[in-house]
Amino acid sequence: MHEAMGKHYDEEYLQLIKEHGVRPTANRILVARALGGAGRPTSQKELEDILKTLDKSSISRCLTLFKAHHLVHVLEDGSEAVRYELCRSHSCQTDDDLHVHFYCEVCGRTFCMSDIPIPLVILPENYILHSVNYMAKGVCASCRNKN
Amino acid sequence: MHEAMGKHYDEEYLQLIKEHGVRPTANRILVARALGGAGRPTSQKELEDILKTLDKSSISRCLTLFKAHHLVHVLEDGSEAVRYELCRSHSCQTDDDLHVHFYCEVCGRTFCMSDIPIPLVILPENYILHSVNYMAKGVCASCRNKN
DNA sequence: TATCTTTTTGCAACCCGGTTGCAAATACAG
DNA sequence: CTGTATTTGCAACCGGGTTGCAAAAAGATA
Repeated sequence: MHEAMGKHYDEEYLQLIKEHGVRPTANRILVARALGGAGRPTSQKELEDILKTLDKSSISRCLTLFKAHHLVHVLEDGSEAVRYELCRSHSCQTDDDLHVHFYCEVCGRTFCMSDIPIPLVILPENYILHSVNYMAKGVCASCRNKN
Repeated sequence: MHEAMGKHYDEEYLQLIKEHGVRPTANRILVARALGGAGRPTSQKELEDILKTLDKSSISRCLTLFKAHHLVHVLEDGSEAVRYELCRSHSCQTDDDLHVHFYCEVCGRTFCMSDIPIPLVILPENYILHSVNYMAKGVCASCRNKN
């Protein structure tokens, strides 16, 4: 599967974009596709490297818009820049993601542990919880096996 | 209590610094004291504002050194810069902190929930876990009560 | 204490990721 | 097809942070 097949899948992203109330311009579809195709949370810098034809300001504005419309999740893995992850759910209310992420200190990649939900904690009285960023760090399986 | 009392407490920080194998210069004591006195995780920018007499490069080098010697915990609350938290334990091995943090989206402050440990998850086979950053976001008690 | 060596510091210049002002290009509405 | 609104690329800028370098301070040796 996946996005290398082009046109056919653009339809999917076009749909996703529209459903979040964003006007689907060519650039926005490209950014959404890059995010979706990356398979893991992606920084703006990485997007710039993938989408060489787009100006970084266009990508920046795209991401800002996507954020505002809850089309991407935002997460920080430390070490470097903020990362974005395409939100596949069509009615997502929060900016953060709901599952655990893993940052590999060796290869610098961030992985979605899509099937590991974030364990919640009880906050003190009167604190209102909106979202949680759970970032585990260590060495990923593939880096581990290389040594 | 607290650091406003000066000299007396410098001794404490001097001790802490030495125990981590760092040479205790005047600047380093100042930075440690600022971190300890802040009461919550502090960004480099905030330290610059507190320690107006120190150059930002000195603070930067101080923090880098502290990091390398596990004298501070490093954490990201999103929205803005990395934050540092003085590690009171004298034999701390990890760079990250062990308890939950809470970022208030209203006042922008980050709180240590020192008594809420981070709930751990089971990672897939072959992943090595070093540390976890657990950042809850929402509205803190004092901001909540203001409205 | 005097002198030599090493470490630390402040300054200024730089770096990097990201954002913004603006004018040209494109899309949309009538 | 023409006029209005939106989007885009470029270049300039911004903010947080780091680095090169020479001066200052601290340690070591005698």
